[in-house]
Amino acid sequence: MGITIKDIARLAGVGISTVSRVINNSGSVSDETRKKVLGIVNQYNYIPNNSARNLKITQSKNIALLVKGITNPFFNKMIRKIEQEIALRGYTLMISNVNDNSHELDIAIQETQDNNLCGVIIMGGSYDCTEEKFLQLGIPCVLVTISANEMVDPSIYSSVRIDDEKEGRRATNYLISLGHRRIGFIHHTPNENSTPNTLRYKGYLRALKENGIPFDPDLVAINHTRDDAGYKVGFQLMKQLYTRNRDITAVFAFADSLAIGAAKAVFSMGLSIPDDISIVGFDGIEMSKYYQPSLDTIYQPATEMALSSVEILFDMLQGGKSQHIVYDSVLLKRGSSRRLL
Amino acid sequence: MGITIKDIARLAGVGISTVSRVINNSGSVSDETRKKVLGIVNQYNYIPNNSARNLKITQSKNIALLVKGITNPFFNKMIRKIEQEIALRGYTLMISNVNDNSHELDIAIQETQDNNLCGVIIMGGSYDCTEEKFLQLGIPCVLVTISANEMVDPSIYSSVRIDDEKEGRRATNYLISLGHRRIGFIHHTPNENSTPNTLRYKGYLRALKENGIPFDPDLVAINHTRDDAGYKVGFQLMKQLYTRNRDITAVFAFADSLAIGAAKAVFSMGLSIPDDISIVGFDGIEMSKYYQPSLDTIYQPATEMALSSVEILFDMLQGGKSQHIVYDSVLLKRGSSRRLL
DNA sequence: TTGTAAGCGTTATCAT
DNA sequence: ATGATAACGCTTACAA
Repeated sequence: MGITIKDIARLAGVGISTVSRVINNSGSVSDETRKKVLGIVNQYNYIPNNSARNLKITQSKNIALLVKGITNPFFNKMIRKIEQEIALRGYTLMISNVNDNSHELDIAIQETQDNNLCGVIIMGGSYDCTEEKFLQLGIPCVLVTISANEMVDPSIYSSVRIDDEKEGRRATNYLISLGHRRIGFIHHTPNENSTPNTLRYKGYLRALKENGIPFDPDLVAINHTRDDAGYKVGFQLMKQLYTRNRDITAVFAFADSLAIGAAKAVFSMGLSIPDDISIVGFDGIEMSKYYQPSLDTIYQPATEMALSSVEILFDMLQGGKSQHIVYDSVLLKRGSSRRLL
Repeated sequence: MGITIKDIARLAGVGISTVSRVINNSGSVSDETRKKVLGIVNQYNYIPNNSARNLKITQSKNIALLVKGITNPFFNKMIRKIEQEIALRGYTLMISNVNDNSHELDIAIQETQDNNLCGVIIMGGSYDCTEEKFLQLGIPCVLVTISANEMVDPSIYSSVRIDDEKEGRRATNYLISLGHRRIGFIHHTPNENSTPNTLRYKGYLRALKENGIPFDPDLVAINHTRDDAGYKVGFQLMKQLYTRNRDITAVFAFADSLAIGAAKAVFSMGLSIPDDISIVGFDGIEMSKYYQPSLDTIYQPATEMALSSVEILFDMLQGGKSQHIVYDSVLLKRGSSRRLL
């Protein structure tokens, strides 16, 4: 361990609590002693120990952002926005990744204790949040992108998301309206109880049904690897899909990253987009715009969602009730789908 | 605060230290009491407070990975690899983002104290690491992707990187060898003293010189915004470049993300790649492969670099000397450049 | 095998 | 305005 508050007090010839007052700008301390203490602090590069501080402090201004899969490009913009907004309000944000083996609420509970958090934002993750865990967490919590299942009392947490089923239906309907009937669906991990995944698939099925298009399981490509929803998975699934269905004319992908992988697969088979295969993605990540061709996609208002989540959190921090906001998405038509003649 | 070790001890009818022994698997404790304690622990969902633990503990197994710009896609693979390797060795990894306003070494020093770290890996960042800071840090530190400047005694830190100047030269030479003479360079932030940026540019200049191609400042596009090296910046810079130089036939971009943005700009102007403009990127991010056309790029052996950094860190942890490894990159020719007739 | 007690570096409550 | 001193929740001798 380095230099402590005790050392500073000794070196400055003052009491420990005076040093504490100086570095926290609390209580009153004469200009003279303040200057003296600050001098020693700088000279010795003293840095207060947050572990010790967290142990004592009652009300902190620490907020955690837990991201399930921090490398997911869709989260990028949101993370940056949340970072800004939290800083703006004078709070400290601690961003952590939640890996595949951990449950986001467990991490939240742990970090709350460790870092004396006053609030948590959870981005991504799974459906299986229990009421018990929320209660154990004990601090305001906002879920972004997902919501807990119906068993959980909605008043003990907040959420900001889109209507995944509706948007999945919208994407599929778009392709149907263009005349497509053989429409593939590229799935991420169907067996997991992840809200967005199941719901978008449901939307796909519903659109087919409503339009009297028979469901064909061969048109659904499922990722059985442990890889996350990346380009590679999209690539492989599209190859499978095309091999199984030579008559396929369109694909709706669960996420833009899968859509991009799928698009590359189409090119690699010597076909073109949208002439041979139409593709619609989901999320509206930056890359979907810069890809060639730019991808049609269901755009999630990421910046607004991020802002909302922060606003709701601060509202709860001030004693406000929990809120559940469902945003509308926008179908961006940018040229990766074509009308079937 | 929730339930503490004291509560558990009381509820289990044992001493505090016994509980501590049980949850840490240290010392000896009878099977009977262990079972009893564990029962209470589970029943009450007791979670030890790491702040308190860190305050006491002398030797921890905590390692921090500080990433300068965690949303940089080039870091993705490395982060995942480091995560795996650290877990494999039974240590705890804490990943943190270092934002633009903070210096990575300051964060490292702070976190070392707060979380009782035993080692740090720093990914990305700037050139201006002072010897003083390294000394203050006081624990083994590996820089990945960059190295400190020459003023710093190389024995007080380790580094894993590539030879950015050499590779910048290689990329440029490749384009020259294909017959290009009007070669643009898309820069990130030239004024900052970031090792890779300056060095790749140096390599570009050197290649031109060695081949007797006059340097034309109009062919260098510089990002003056505060945005990071993303698609958008690449897009804008390419537009500028082409507007200023109608005779440009090739572009070397500082990073793949810039290259992709540049590629999209080329398409948006109704031109094609590589027929009208050849493009070479840098890094070898996953997307460079899935883009259409796949991008020629200088591929950095990310996985190997990540592995090396962990190995070096653990070697230092066991008292080994510091090491500085410079990896070779590979020029991937995938079709985004063509021979000029 | 188990419990007691002394810290770890802070902040907060008191006196002074 | 300032300085002792008691926590905060834990680990770790040391005693029993």
